[in-house]
Amino acid sequence: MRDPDNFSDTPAPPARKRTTRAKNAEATRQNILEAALSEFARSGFSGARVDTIADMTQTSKRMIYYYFSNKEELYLAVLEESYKKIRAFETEVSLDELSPVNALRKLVEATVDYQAGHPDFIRIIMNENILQGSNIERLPELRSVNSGAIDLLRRLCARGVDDGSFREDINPVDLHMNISALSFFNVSNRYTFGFIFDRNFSDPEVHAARREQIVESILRYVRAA
Amino acid sequence: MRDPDNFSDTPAPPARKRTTRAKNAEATRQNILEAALSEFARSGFSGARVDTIADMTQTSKRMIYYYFSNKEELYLAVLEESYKKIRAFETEVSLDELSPVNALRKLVEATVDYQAGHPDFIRIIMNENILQGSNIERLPELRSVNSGAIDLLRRLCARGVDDGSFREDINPVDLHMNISALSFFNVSNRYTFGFIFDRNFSDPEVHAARREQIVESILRYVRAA
Amino acid sequence: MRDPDNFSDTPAPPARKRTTRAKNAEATRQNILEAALSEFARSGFSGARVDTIADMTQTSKRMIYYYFSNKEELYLAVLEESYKKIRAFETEVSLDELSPVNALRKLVEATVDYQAGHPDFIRIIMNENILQGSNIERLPELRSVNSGAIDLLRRLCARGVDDGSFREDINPVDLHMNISALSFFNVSNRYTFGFIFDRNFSDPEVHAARREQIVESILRYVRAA
Amino acid sequence: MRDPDNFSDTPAPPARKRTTRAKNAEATRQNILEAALSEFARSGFSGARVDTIADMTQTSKRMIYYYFSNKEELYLAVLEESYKKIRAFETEVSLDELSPVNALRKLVEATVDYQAGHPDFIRIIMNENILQGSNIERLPELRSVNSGAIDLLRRLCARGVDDGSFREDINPVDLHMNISALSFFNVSNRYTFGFIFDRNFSDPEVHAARREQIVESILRYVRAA
DNA sequence: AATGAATGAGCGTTCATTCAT
DNA sequence: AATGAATGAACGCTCATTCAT
Repeated sequence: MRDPDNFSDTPAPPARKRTTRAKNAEATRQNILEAALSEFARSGFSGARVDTIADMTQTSKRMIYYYFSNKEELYLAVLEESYKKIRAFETEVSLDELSPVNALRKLVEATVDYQAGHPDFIRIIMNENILQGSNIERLPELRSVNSGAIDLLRRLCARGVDDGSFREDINPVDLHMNISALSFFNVSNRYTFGFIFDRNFSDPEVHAARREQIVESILRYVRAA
Repeated sequence: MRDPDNFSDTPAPPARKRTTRAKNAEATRQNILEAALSEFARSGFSGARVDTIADMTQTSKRMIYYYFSNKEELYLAVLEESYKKIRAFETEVSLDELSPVNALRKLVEATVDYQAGHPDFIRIIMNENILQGSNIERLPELRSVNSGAIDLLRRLCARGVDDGSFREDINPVDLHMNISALSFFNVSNRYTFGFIFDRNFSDPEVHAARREQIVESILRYVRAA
Repeated sequence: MRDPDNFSDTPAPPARKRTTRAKNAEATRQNILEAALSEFARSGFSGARVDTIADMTQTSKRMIYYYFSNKEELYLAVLEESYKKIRAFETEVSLDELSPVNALRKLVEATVDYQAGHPDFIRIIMNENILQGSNIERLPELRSVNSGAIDLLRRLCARGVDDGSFREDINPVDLHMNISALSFFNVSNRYTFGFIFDRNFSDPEVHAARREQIVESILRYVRAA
Repeated sequence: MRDPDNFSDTPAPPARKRTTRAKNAEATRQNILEAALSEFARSGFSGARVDTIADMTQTSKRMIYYYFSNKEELYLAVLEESYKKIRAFETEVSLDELSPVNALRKLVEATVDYQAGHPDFIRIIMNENILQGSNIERLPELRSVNSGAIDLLRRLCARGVDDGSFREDINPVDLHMNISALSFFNVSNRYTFGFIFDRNFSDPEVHAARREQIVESILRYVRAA
């Protein structure tokens, strides 16, 4: 997981083109993918410019077409990559040795931090929803990738019910949705919400306070009685 | 749930005699605005096509520029209009005669329903966040428009504290953010979340069940003890 | 004749629209004509904007079409007006009481000053030449208007030959052309020539020195022996 | 007189083997540049149509933007090219073996002929002056390019003073300006002046007679005593 | 005499993409 | 594996002009 306090958005594309060539095909592919994530996140699918992506890489525009065929395939690759990265994060969080309440607290905190630290990822998902999920449908493997998150919550709920700390009638998908919604909104709507209610979510203290409210909300949601 | 895309409440034009040009001007403007809302919501700012908007109106592309100067100003007008529409909704909900708990329940239900019924509005806000709030900053009056929502919650919390049903330490902005996040996510992420976890939020039963979970979550968040 | 030291070009169109209406048709016509001269002079025929002209007047764009039918006719009216104004200038200069040499000196000086003082007029003529004289051909009366200038020079040359100060074989059209060319170029090419050779023709001293060189050139051109 | 519009001196392309793309790039650029000169000269900057320029080339409109970014940059390139072409002409005229008077005569005749033979070049300069020199300012190197003309005249004047044929107090910039004004006006104002005074400057005899008057004017301007 | 609303044609420009090597 | 040159389609926008009153 990256530094949870790094909330900075991607700045204007740096002209960091170096003269050295990417050493091999895979490196070039990755190089393009990173640039594309940044550009798609900043400008959405339609607003993103293939030229801009090319300028951010160490290679040329022609290579983008060489590796990804067209803009849509590139976007798809970025989308897939983004979802896979979050899975890696979830399996990293070790919860087994903690009490259900503490485990859930840790999971929520980690999720809030992870999302805040990856605004590009959030923006890619936002954009995919603006596109009405037309691309994600072409990535069926994401279903299994993400069902892991549900399994994890299901086990956690079971443990919580067992020790009496959680109520019995919790649907893990709803719980996941609550966690996601609260941590996602923080990032997705930071500009409009932040502007209207004068909250700067880039401020670490504001972030920490909000995170605590989210934890509070989730714990109260699951708590027995 | 209301008709998702029906924003217009223009009554049938009175067939009185001097329904002159000046009258048509406003009608033309509104006509364009509605088409623009729909197109910007569908495709985002960059993806939206002025030609497409024009084709959706009873007038020509030229008129879009006549009334709104350029695409950006048109988008801005749509954004402003959208935020103002939600204010109208909030003042419509009458809560005063209900107990604090019931009032909050009603407010949350109404908010969830309103947002689900206005996906275009949600998409416009999503898009504005992708644009990093660059346009909303030019609409400072939105601050006062939306602060009404906070006042309403503040009064509600006070009543809840008074009668012992709410805990004392609730920040109304956090409460508002929780309500917004949970009801917004429902719509904003319906495609990706719905695909991955196989939930169809267009199904009224699914919607109602989810709404109940959101109400539950909010009530548990404010409840005393 | 206007202040010969006023070499200032027309600045950006001042938003001097007043609420008072033009008192009558002729005033409105003149008002439009002046605005049009300024705009055509600044931007050429194609570059001139009917909207810009309208903004410079006390009336509306629609009136331009009311009085002048279309852009081309308006341009034509401006062209005609400009040529007629120069005729008025020439008949104003009284030369009869001066010796031929002094009379010619005075005429040249007056011409140089007049042209320097009326850059808009020069620019209109430049533009008409860029348009390959396609409009002036529709104004045959300009021929007689301008032939007055030749008559004046012819009489002056005759007097000069008579008193022995001018050589005999001077063609008054060539003489007129020399005077015109030297005084016209001063204004017409002031930007390119001034930039390349670092001469600021707006400086009164620079103007006076250049005027003297033009006088010198003309007098030497006609002088006997 | 040379062929009026033949600016190109590109030799026949060598039919060597690797006349690759890179070679075509320059040819394409030149092709566009020539078409643009012609169109800008005919219609001015605003009146010129990018489509028209494209139609005159062997390539497409898209290539204009590929090589010149936009209309203004293209115009700038044309302006620069035009000024550079005239320099080449001046260094070609060999004056050293002639007497100062004959050298000046030859220079003036050559200048008159050159300008008469390149009306497009004159029109470009006229247009730049209508644009108030806003583009030429971005081409500072033109200053040094054109200062060569002054040096040439300065040396010529010195020789003339030495052998007693020229007067001492001649400013070479004024002399250059006189030559330029007289030969420029011939072309720049040919339509309006020609129409009003019924002179057809396209007629070789009319041209030759006028050229002689210009020579006469210049020689009298510099002559000693 | 005067005007605000409306318009079709076309303009400069940009875009993702492909060609030829 | 890599690239500079080339491109058609379409995009946002502007223009002079006319309509209806």
